[in-house]
Amino acid sequence: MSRCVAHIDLDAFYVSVELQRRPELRGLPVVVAGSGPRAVVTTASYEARKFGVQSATPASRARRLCPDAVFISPDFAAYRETSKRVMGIVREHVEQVEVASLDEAYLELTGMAAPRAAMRRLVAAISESTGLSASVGIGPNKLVAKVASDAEKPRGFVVLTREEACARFADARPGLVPGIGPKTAARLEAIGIRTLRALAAADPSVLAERFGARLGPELQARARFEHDGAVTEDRAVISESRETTFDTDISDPAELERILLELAEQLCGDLSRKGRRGRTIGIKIRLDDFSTHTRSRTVPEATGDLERVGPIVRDLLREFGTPRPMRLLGVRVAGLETAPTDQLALPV
DNA sequence: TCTGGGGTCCTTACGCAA
DNA sequence: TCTGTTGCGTAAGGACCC
Repeated sequence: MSRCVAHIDLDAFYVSVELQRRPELRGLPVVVAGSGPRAVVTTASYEARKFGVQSATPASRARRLCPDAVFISPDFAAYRETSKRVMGIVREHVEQVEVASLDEAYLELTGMAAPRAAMRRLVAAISESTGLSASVGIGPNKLVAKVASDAEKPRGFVVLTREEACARFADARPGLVPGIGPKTAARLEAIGIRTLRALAAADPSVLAERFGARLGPELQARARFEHDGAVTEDRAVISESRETTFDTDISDPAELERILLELAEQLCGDLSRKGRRGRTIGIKIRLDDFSTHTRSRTVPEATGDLERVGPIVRDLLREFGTPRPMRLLGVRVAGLETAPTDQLALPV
């Protein structure tokens, strides 16, 4: 049986949640961004996007591009709450759902009698119950569905076969498809590949030589909209981290250590509340030249305790030293397992 | 005019054991 | 026993996504 997959994506999600609370802002340029000097834009309303403000634009630049925009600090608790409601509605309509982020999900529709009508009903149900609009893409795999949902935002509804997707996006830049970011796009351009058509038709041996035996074929498959990834129910979280970018760079080792331990305290607090522990403890450092460095240590016994994590991250930071002023520090616990509730139950 | 926070996955290198 | 191969765990960096 041929596959049918949908991708549903809530339009300008964070901004839309804010507009529910402040409907008087509808129609105005609205930007959700942090407040510090180094904050970036999380989401911009479509009115603000007309001024060139997009996700990841530095907030300072956004203010210059669009001085009249209303700036709102992100409220992730509210976004998580609304997301839960929406995904609940999605699950009422479809059995097999992969929640990809707060605002998007893949839906396995294979075997369904009238998938388009079902998706129309789903969008209407979300709108009626939450007031939020969504865009939908439907195709023979997750890749086509994802690109289709993006093609006519907001309130898009695009259904494509694989061949139609290839034809429609043949002239688009390779970066249109997920998995090809700025770095890969630049490397493709360096060998004269500027469109999906060119990538789809490129010599496989050249791609394999440039990008490796795995990535080369993978890039070409994506350009042809070939993809066999399954719609998988939610996977377990395997790492958690806390990090912070300073308003101004910090060189004082004592100050850095204090901040690091604060981050460790936050992280360990959250981990223990969730009953989670991990074996790999790490730190992340971003220097003033924007170079990023990580250091980690794997311990025999999974832990989420500050008494164990604190000294390890402190030692990792001391070993790294302070070769230059730092702009960011982070703490991470990876290799997470679910902590046994009963220590005595451990096998001998 | 500089570049957030929280994640996942991949690649490469290296030491060690079978 | 020596050597080479393979596989695994670990570490570090990097690309990418929302």
